[in-house]
Amino acid sequence: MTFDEAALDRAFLALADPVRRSLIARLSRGPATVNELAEPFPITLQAISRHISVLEAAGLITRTRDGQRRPCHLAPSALEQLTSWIDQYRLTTERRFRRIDAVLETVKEQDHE
Amino acid sequence: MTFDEAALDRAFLALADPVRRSLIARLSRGPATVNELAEPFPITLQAISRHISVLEAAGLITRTRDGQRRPCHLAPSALEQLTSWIDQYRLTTERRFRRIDAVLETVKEQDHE
DNA sequence: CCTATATTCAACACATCAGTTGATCAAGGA
DNA sequence: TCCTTGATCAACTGATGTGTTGAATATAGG
Repeated sequence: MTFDEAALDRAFLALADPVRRSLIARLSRGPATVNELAEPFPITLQAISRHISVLEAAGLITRTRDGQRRPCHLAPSALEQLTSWIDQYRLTTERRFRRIDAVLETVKEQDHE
Repeated sequence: MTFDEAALDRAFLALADPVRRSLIARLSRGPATVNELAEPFPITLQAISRHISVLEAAGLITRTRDGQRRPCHLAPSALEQLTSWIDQYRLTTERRFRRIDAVLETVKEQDHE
């Protein structure tokens, strides 16, 4: 999946919730079913089920079928696209900062002459 | 700023809006005032002002003072912390995938014997 | 001083989100 | 077939987000 603007909306919104981030942390250690994912949380299974739907709609997880279970798997390529989006602006800014630092350094050297 | 759970909420929520992501893209090329940032958008200056507040509260930008203007500056260190958060889980998952691939490879070799 | 400019605050409407409860569906096992 | 288990759907509530308009604040400049 390549992220258009709406997909970026869904992906970042999906990460903007502590329960969903915690689900991602759990899934990074391996696949898990809805029941397994819900177990540590004090909220209803239905609420977790909806959180999982949000993560899936955002492309951050995929789901398979195992009988009546629907195991969830983290999708690292989606996470990679998010870091790429962020890094493109972070790196641009950092390069600009370094250029400014270089200019300031040059000015300082000229003052010393 | 180090990101606790609430700060991650604010930061990812701040990124979950196309207007705010566009503001970040603009600010990656250099600082800008509220009026300058608002100019390309078809919404009111007040709406942009609030978007900027959201970005600032999320720690993604900082603001200085220049007379009556309040220039905004992108904060690359905050962006870096977000990519770090994402990468910790992406890398864990990718390592796990590689281990599984290695096991499958071993099994295939044994089949060939 | 007085006015224009840059920005923010306040109050409101509307949409979306996160949680609940209760019902429903689908697959497995006795 | 009947019952249990895993998961989802539907409807509702309260909280939060995003936009608007109108008023207010603060600094610059004649």
